[in-house]
Amino acid sequence: MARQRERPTARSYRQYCAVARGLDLVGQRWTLLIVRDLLTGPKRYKDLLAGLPGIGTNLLAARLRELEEQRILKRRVLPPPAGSTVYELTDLGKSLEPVVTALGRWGHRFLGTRSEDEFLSANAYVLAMRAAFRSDATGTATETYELRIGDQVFDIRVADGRCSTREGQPSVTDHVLKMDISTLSALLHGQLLPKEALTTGRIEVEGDAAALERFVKLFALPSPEQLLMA
Amino acid sequence: MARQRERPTARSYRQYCAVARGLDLVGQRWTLLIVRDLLTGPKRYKDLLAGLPGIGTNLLAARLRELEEQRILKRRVLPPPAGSTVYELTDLGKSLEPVVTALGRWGHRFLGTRSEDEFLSANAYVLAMRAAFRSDATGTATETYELRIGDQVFDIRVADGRCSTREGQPSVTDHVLKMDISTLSALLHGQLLPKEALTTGRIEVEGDAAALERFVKLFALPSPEQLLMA
DNA sequence: CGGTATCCGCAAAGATACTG
DNA sequence: CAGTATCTTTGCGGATACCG
Repeated sequence: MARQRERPTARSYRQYCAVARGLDLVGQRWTLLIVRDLLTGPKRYKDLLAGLPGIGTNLLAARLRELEEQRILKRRVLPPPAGSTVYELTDLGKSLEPVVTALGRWGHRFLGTRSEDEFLSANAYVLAMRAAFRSDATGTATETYELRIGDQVFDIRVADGRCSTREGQPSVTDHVLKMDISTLSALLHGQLLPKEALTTGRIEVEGDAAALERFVKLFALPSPEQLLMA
Repeated sequence: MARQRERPTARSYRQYCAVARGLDLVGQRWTLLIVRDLLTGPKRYKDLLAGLPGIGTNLLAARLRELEEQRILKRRVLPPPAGSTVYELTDLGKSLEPVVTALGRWGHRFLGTRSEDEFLSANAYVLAMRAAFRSDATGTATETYELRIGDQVFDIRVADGRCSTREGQPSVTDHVLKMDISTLSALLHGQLLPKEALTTGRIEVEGDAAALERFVKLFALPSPEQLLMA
């Protein structure tokens, strides 16, 4: 069947204002969360769907189509033998990172303690790590980690006071850390000590075990408790 | 009549993620534009309504109530003889400025040329000026302006490489600039030269006429034309 | 002036079934 | 796996009426 029903008028604020224009483009429900997940690297449709519980497949498809029309992301078919199609941010899309991190820094104080039914996203944590990374506190540390969370594999590199992360295409790293997402969460928020995690087997480390301590220091997030009183 | 119909459950993303939490609080339609307008100072209900064409009075009232519950703003009744009630951001609300400006910096590139039916907001421009202000380019300039746009009066001060703006409570300033909002827009985007504006009477200056030139240099915004090719 | 209440039409979001 | 199609529900837009 032919494609029908193009943009019925896409609700706009109709203001000649940069903020309003920004909201016209990325202010709809789910849009910035899709961008958040793509900021950690290209994703397949089903992975986006899995990382955004509640979105509904039709809405995800609609958002992806809009974002592609706006040149914020592009669809790409991977070369054989993979052959799968992935969505990846363009440079324009990547330039949304300051918006997403500003919102994250503001929203962080409302995290509180996690309620049972709240979803944990590995992508969100990797992005938070990138945002939390402070070169001044780390000096000239150089570390490379492969972080495995479920079936996601992130390559994380710290060098010259800078930090890069990306999913997939794993290459050689000094250390490999494998844990589940709730362990990563507890670890970064200071609710679980590295030693504890190691002895209880919640984390598997290949390579230097002390590297886990450094990992936590590099990417520590403010704990919810600290924020409640602030 | 008694107050009824409290929060039917305010749609949440149900993710333990700072970005998602931020969107839960300020991600609804109109919310960030209300914050934008309040970032330039406390406002009365009718001024908010006038600055957000299309919002509809019931929705504005609902948003203000939500934002007050979240401690992002507070209602305040001005002391007599004014007696009017105003809405003003709390410190928490003011801390949203980086979010709004990050979005503005990103959205600015899509401004293009203004279409006839697009609204111009004085609050948005004053906020844009604050965001565009770069201390490095201005050195140790010290200037104070009273900017009059329609019935809004802004007090704008530059000193020590810092810039402050606020609406109302006007005090003594070196210069008074009076113009309409479309003139301010054209001026800041470099589409209208200060000289031109003065000779055609689109701007009234009290005080030093050359101050207008400095004003434009201090707060110049990238023009839409520059951005189209970037 | 500073709102609240209500009603209506429509667009966006949610849920689920289904197909190439 | 990568989406469409379809149906239901909720939220928004716009108008207007009303009240302290």
